[in-house]
Amino acid sequence: MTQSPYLITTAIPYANGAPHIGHAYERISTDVMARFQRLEGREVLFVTGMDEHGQKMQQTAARENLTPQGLADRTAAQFEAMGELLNARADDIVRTTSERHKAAVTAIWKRMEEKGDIYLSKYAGWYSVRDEAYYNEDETEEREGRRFSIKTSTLVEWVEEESYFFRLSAYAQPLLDHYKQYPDFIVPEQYRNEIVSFVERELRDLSVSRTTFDWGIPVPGAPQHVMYVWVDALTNYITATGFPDRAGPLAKFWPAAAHVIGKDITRFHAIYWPAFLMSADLPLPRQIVVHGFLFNRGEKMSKSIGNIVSPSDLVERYGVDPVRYYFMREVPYGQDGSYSHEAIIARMNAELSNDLGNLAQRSLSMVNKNCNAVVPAKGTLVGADEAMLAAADALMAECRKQHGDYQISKAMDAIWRVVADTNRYFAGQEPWALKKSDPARMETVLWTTAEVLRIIGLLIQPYVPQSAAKLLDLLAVPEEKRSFASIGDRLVSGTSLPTPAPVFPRFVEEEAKPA
RNA sequence: CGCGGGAUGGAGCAGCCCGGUAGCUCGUCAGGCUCAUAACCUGAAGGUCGUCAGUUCAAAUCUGGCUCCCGCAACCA
Repeated sequence: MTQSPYLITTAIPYANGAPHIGHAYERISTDVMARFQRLEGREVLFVTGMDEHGQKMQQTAARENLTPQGLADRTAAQFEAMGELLNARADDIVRTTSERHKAAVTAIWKRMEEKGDIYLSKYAGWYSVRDEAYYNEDETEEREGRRFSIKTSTLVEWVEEESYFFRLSAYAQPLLDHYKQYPDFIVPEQYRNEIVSFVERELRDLSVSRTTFDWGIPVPGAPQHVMYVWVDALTNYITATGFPDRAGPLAKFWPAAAHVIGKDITRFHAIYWPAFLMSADLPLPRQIVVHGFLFNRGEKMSKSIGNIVSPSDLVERYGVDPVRYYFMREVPYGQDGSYSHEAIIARMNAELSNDLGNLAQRSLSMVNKNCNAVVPAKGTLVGADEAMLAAADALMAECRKQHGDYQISKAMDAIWRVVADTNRYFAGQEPWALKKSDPARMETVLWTTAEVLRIIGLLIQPYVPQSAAKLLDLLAVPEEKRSFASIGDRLVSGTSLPTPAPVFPRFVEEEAKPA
């Protein structure tokens, strides 16, 4: 297996607003992928960032009596807190107002300019002051001699603004060639198909500067222009590697292994960003990994429905690991999913507490009571034991395969199938009956069960890091034996074990608790 | 004809690409076990796979039409 450096990123949230469930979902997903690769022994750089420029920042800040930078600082602190709360801390947070980032963006711009891909022209279109957006001719209509946006019914006016353009049209073919050469450049496939058909249709040159506001990175040599947000924001990914210094200690992380993004910004990542990089003669990221959205009971979150739930609300109520578990397990990666109180409880109680937690408890408490609190004697394995171990041993390969495709929920599926198998195995072997009839055999069954728990404990580390650590503690697995490289090491009989304690507490409804 | 996703037992989903006894989780009902976090195991009930037509010996699975739901449509993960 190749052990090349692995850079993985989340999209950079806009500093205009506080973190919501979607940000949490993306952060957790990315963290899980990063942890998996770390456990594989890979050198990982996990990067997130903060998009702090733009007109909206100026407006929001003004409304709240803050400077744009003050607003950015406040939001950045909220996101940092979210990372801690979710146990999904990034190695680096690239803020677009930082000096190192300005240097990187300026360098990228100059490279594109030298390539001849930047030219000055006029950006013209129907502009709605209310919506702060331009509309195409066919998105507007005449009503009583005046022109309106069809979508929002706001008045539009013809505006011409001087702007620098990026020659995106020149990259349609190179992009299509790239998609063809690397079929998994955009995953899952459905998003790839969307992008390919979009690029095949038409790629127009892109307006990449604005003169209507100044909260941004100035265009080199034309300080009355600030750069278009995506030139600025997307570049943060390479800023993290020390660019434009391409010989620094982190330079080896470029190109990134994966940009994890929400489906709404696929276009920017799968079209603009690669085109910018091609223009700048820089290598392209290996994969754009697209995830769906999480809805509250199937409804999009909105202030009017009043179903806003913050990440911290969830963590406070259920705990970090159950939230991480639920998000990763419930939704097949790439698809939309939904969450609800009932669904979270159902999964955390049934799968974490009952299936896995209770399996550990029932087996380890027998070990504690009947085996002098040490790892039981392995004894002679029979067919059922071998089959049980084989099922557990097969998980590593399965998880590698699924993680390779970013199918996290499928990896978890496989693990929890083995958890169910183990409960069946345990019930079938009836070690509590063997206690009297055949104590040696009982020890073998308990050893096998404990060994399977060790394998599972190692494999669930990316999803529920704290709980996995607890489980591995109960099995006295030393710190240095917790990477995937140690997955084949068996539990050593005779090792003393701590008194078992529940790893995954059940969620009990407040109302159901005795008064 | 803007683009895309979806419609499968009470709920949520898989299967559809490569047609051939409809599968999983939760829930419900009945048993078992007593090691365990009232947890675990076994079994049962429950679906003419949105609709119409076509291809075929055979369609949830292929083709075409229709209905309904949901996203996106160039700065909301």
